[in-house]
Formats: sequence, structure tokens, C-alpha cells
Amino acid sequence: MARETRQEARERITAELMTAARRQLAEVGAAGLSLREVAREIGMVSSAVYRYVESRDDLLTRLIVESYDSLGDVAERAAAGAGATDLERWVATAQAIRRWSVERPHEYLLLYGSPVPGYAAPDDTIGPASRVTRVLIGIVADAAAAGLLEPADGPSPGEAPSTLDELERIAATVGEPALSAPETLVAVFAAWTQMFGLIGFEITNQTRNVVEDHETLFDVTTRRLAHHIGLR
Amino acid sequence: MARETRQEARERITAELMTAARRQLAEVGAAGLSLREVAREIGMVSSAVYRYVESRDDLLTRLIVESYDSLGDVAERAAAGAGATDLERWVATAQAIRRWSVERPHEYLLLYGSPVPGYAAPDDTIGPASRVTRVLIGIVADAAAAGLLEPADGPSPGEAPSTLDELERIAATVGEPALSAPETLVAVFAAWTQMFGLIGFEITNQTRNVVEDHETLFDVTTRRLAHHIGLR
DNA sequence: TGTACATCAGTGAACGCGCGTTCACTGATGTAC
DNA sequence: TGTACATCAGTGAACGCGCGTTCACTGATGTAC
Repeated sequence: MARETRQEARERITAELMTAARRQLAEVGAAGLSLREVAREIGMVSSAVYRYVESRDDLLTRLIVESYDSLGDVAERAAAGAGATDLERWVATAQAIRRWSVERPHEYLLLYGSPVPGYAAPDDTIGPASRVTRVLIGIVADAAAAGLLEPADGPSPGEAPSTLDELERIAATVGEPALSAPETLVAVFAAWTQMFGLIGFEITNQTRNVVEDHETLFDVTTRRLAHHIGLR
Repeated sequence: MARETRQEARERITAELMTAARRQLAEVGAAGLSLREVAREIGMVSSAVYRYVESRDDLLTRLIVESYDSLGDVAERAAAGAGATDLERWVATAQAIRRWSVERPHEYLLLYGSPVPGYAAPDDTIGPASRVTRVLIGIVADAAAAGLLEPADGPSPGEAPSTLDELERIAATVGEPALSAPETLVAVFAAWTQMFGLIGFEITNQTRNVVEDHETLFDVTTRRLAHHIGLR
């Protein structure tokens, strides 16, 4: 058996380190993550991890990017399910996002929970962060492109007229023609934030003593809001 | 001027301590809250705070209860706005909740964000936590009692039949007759979680570079989902 | 294939820091008679 | 109103802990000739 090169060893140990960090993250959460503890877990002296990681902040950044990518993979795979209707693809994607989150609550919270005190995420995290969103928008765009997107409900009574300006501004920033109709944009925003709101509530246990079967409740609310977007 | 009694001094200093703790919470977040720093801020030696607070966990619990109560007050006052339609009361309550949250992001995160590592909230926090929810449910109940609640949309296609069982279970737990119709319950859940989802996204800056005017977006999504509940 | 040097991984000690909590104490405030 | 004692607030020192990060070092791996 060929000996391991330095480069191979470096990759292997980096992976071990990240795995240990992720395991620790799962136990104590991001705020409690400690370089020294990670070092201990992989049988190294604390100073040695600095061969693999620049600082604690650097480690956190890598964990964040890895997590966004892991969630992005899961969402993209779920959305790719061919043959299904766009509504079913949306629901399947949402369910995949929920499952990923519920299985790794601390990773979810690393991405969508309270910021870690003293840590400021660098710009490297923006790209990976947008993958999930792009998947969801993509499903709506597909439906629109195929002419299968039913028009969403019109404005609710009482909306300020200036609302339209902001919605147009947002639509322009998003840059996806399928979302240029204000009603569609609002419905997508509502569905998107509802989805993460319910996942967050489940993970932080806000719904304890009320909801037993979160999967069911998540399915029915997601389905309803996807329907309101106009997916069929 | 009458001298301050021991009891008065105790109350005054306890209040000072809580204020300092809250100020610090606003700066560093719950995970970074330090008894020693609080002591310093009110000009005491670190051990002296133990005359007022049993432990760091005790201080956190008090902060949580105070915050829930503060938010509960705000929500109740907003919902009490007489003369308005139930839909407008719902929207006003939601806006009040958002405003409270955006003005005190760290308090919001203390209540709805990641759990503080090493801290487990005791049961004392359950009561105050439910006030906000009760306010929102109350508005729907008022509308129903006045016969002004339009029936919400029926089930979306593709729902599993077992969904109804869980919804009935939840309705029984909530114990509010106005929410016993599955469609209404689903719509309330969707509106509730959407509301906190969007507030959370605003606070944790997930929507940076996309949304400029969060108040407008919040208003339009809230209004839309309140309409779906059947509020008019 | 062998040698000389450069690169790199990991060690161990140390720095300076801040934390929560305990404890014996002093001196002021309150209470019973 | 005055005295004797009990209660309480705040002090200062200390304990033990864990953290992130730096640094000079040893010994192994890789590279150039």
C-alpha cells in the first residue's frame, strides 16, 4: 500500500477536523464551539490546529459554508425530481429542507439562528447562502415558463399604494421575470418565510405542547402557500 | 425627604441591575451576557450581584420573562384598538410585534432565536410566552364570535388524509372553538409562523441586499395571510 | 541512488484574559424590648 | 428615646476553569542536484 503523501494527509486530517468541529457544533452550538475542544477530539495539541485553520472565526466560516452547501445540495436534488408537478416539486423541496434542518438543528441555527457573538460572517458565505433560495425561485420560474403558473391572489384590502414601488424594486433586484408580478412576489415571499418560520419554531421548540406531528403540519401549510403562489 | 428603606433600595437596585443586564444583552447578545460585566456596569463588585440574583441562569430567566411580558403588553395594547375591523386589528398587532422586535433584536433573539448554550429555560417562562399567541388567537375568536369570519380556503390538493387527525388534535389542545375548523387552524398557523419567520429574517439580515423596506413587505404579507384566515 | 537543504506537522510551554461562584469580613440598617 | 442584637448589603480575595493565540522547538517528509 502506497504511503500517504503530505497532501493526502493534510486533506484527511482537515476532513477529520471539520467532522470533529461539526460533531461539537451539534452538541454545544456555535457559540460554544471551542478550538481547544476540537483539537482534543482529534488527539492534537491545541496549537496544532492552527496548521489547518487560521482562527476560530475561520473555522466558523468554513462550517457555515459547508452547511449552506450541504443544504443547497439537498434542496437541488429534491427539486430535480422529474415527472412531478411543480407544486409537488416545491413541496418535496420544502420537505427536504425541513428534514435536513430537523436532523441538524445546530447547523440550521448556525445558518438561520442568532448570530454568534463576536463573529461577523465574511462575504464568502453569501454565495452558498443563496443556493436554497434560487432553487425555490427556480421552481416558480419553471412553472411560469411552462405556462402552468396560475395567477396569484390580487392585493388584499388596505394595502398602501406605495407598496407597489417596493415590490417592483425587490423584483428588479431578484431579477427573475417570473416574480415580476407583485402578487406572485408577495406569495413567494410569504411561502418562503413561512417555511423557515415554522422550521425555526419546531427547532427552538416554540410549538411544544401544541404540535406533535410537525411533519404533517409543515406539509399542509407548505402545500397551501405553494398553492397560493399559483403552483399546480 | 424621607430616607429610603432597605426594601426600597433593594427594589431600586434590582431594577438598575436588570436595566444594565438588558443594555448589555442589547450589545453582546444572550450568549455573551456576563454577571461580572453587569456588576461592573452598576458599580458593584462581582460577588455583590448575588444579593439580587441567584445565578447567571436566574438572571437569564428573569430577562426572558420580562421580555415576553413586554412583548405581550405591546401586542395586547395593539389588539385592543377598538373600532377597527378584525383584519386591521390583526395587522396592527403584527406590526406592533414587528416594531418591538426590530427595535430590540437581541431581546427577540433571546425569545425566538438559538437557545443559549448551557441554559435551559425553566417552566416559569411558558406562561408569559403564550401571551402573544393568545392575543392573535383572540382576534380570530372575536371575528368568529361576531360572525365576521369568512370561511378559509379548503384543503389543497395532495394532502394526506391523516392530516385531519393531527389538525383535530392540535385544535383540541388549543381549545379555542374558533380554530376548530381545520382550514382556519392551518391558515392561522401559516400566518403566525410567516410573521415570525419574516421578522427573524429581517433581524438576522437574511434578506440583505434584497429587501429595503421591510415594514412594507411585512405589511403586505401579513395582510395577505390575515385575509386567508378569513379576517375582513 | 544518495546527499544537503527546505518545508512542513505537531509539541509543549506560556501569555493574558474573563468567567461564575464561594466565603469570611465589615459596617450600616432594622427590630424588640 | 435608648440599648442590644439580628439582619442584610456590599467588599475583597480567592478558587478553578477554559479559552484563543503565539512561539521556539523537534523530527519527519519532500525536493533539487
